[in-house]
Amino acid sequence: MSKYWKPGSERPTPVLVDDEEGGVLFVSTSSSSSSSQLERLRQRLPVYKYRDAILYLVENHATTIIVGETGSGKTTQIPQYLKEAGWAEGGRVIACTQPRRLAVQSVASRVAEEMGVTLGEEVGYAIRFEDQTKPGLTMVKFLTDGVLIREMMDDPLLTKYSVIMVDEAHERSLSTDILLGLLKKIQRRRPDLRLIISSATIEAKSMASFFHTRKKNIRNDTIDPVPNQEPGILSVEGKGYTVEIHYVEEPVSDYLQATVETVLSIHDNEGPGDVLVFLTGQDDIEAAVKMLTDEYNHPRGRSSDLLVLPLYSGLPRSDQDLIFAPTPRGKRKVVISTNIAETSLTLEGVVYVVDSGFSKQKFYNPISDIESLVTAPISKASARQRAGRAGRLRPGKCFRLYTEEYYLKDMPSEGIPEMQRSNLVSCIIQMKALGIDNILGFDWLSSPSAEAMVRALEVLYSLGILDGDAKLTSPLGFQVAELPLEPMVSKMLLSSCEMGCSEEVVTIAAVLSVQSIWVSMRGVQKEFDEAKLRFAVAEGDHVTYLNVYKGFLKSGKSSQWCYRNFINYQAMKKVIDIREQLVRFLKRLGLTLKSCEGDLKMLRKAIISGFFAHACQLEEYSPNGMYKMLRSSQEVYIHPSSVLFRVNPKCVVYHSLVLTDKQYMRNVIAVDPAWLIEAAPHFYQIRKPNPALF
DNA sequence: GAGCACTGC
Repeated sequence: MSKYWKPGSERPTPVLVDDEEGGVLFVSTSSSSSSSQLERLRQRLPVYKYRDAILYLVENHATTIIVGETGSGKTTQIPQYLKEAGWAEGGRVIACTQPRRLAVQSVASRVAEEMGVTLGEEVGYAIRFEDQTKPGLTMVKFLTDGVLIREMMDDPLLTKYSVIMVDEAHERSLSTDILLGLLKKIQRRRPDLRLIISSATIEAKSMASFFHTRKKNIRNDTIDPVPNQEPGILSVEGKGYTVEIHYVEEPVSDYLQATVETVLSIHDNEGPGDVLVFLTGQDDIEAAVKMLTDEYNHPRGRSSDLLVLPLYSGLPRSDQDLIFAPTPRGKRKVVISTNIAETSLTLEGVVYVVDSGFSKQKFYNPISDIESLVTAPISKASARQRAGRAGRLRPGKCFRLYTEEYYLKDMPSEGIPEMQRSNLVSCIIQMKALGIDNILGFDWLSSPSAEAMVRALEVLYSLGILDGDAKLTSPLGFQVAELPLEPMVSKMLLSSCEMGCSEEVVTIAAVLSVQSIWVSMRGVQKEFDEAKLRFAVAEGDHVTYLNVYKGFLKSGKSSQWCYRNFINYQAMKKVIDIREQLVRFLKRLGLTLKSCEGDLKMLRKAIISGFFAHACQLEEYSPNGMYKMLRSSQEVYIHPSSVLFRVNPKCVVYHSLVLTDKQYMRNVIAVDPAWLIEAAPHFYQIRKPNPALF
């Protein structure tokens, strides 16, 4: 029989908890407990309710780690328990982070509803462009991890929060990793602060050992009792329906063909239920959709009652919404998706999952300073997450297009954290702004390579954002840290304020912050190119964007106008939002907006002040438009999407590189080499390595 | 004449 903890009485430790839905929750105060130890405890100890276990752990442990396979939905109740138990009294706030904006909004509104309060009052949320909180009134606040990091710049110890819960920590996003490192640091100065980390079982051990500090040097004169420094672990397993896993017997040579065959076989042999297929990208997805649709048109018409839909982030919003429409009677929905359906979008009616075993992943080479996107095998954690998508409605099946032997022996158990696959300039500048001087010695959850850190420090030094002691320069370094942009874009924007063209450059900065303002349309390439020519100018893409922006404003921000001109309306709305936010930032920094009134030379000089390191020169007599980077002599080409494609000016500066079969420069402007030396003499003439950076 | 996994400030 379940026992309930009564306030005021002492709770035993360790505790074992019964899930009201019939599953069993284990609580262990030791990260090393094995499941057999837990099983023995379970027989000996009283059983407690979930709520009591949470409160027990939060009261007694500095850090609580909640593990379980993801999507248990168990974490949304926690802020309510904490609030009822008095953790939000006296102006204190309970914070809960999520890695995605949409998740913040949906969890916040669900919790507000469950608590019977108006969203934006006792329960609120904060994401970029949207602050739905009332200071003094909001007791439970949901926010993205990135917003919480920004808040630390004004309040490094996050003093207004009593408890900080970090959800989906197993995803190991860049911001989550930075946040966890910073929170561990804050804990030493704030014994009253409680952390709750929610993670998938597979990451439990690394999370627990990261937060396990044996440090006894917390001052004894603190008034607050010092909580147990060993993390308490609560395991919440057993939610969701079982998913039967099927493997192929032999490795498949063509996973597109195998995908199509598997979908058709499911359709022929399995009961009703939608199918979700995981492929790597737009190309594969469109090919698979076509193959299944051709099958549909085939005289034998095996798939005539299949509704095949593609899903990827670049798809226009209206097409994305199709996947949520109810499946017509007698039809079976087949959604062919990228990783977007692994975490960001949830399809409720899915009973069958087909997992190709691959996804596109970002990698970073600190030597060449280039990020690339490559198709690579997924991890076991990812494979489990994909399979789990089949068990939300009722028991489901997952068909893996790889062998069981491969899964067991060769598939890596966890993916490489984003921190170790990224360019670190933004990360480093945020840490510097928070006063963390020793970046190389920082206590990271997973340390990035020394090469990557040194490379980031070098880039920031060359931009004048860090000085010779690797400290933020004033005012430039501090201003760059304030701006929510890539540091090179920030530098460009701040320089433009001095050069009298900030009105234009703030628009360019906003456009460079969104994926692409063009609509990708295959099959209507000619019309698309013609539309683009209406805006194109010889100076390059950045100046072309100014024309698009002007046209969009002149049309009254019309979606019809965008449609006619092959421009992505959603992206343009985002450009407007970002531009407004940047203007507010600039005003707060005391900088003025000024137009250069068509002085495109000045405009390009401002761009160079941020991007001088991305300068390339056309190889003489090169028949195919080959460029070489001035600094590293790497071979690069102008991307066919650029307005300067085939124009091939002698000297160009690019915004970013995309690596496919060639290295392509995206967003390119033509420049005069003399401007480069003028803007960055330290970079192109005197090349002296700075010993303080090493 | 080729291509853009996914987030976030």
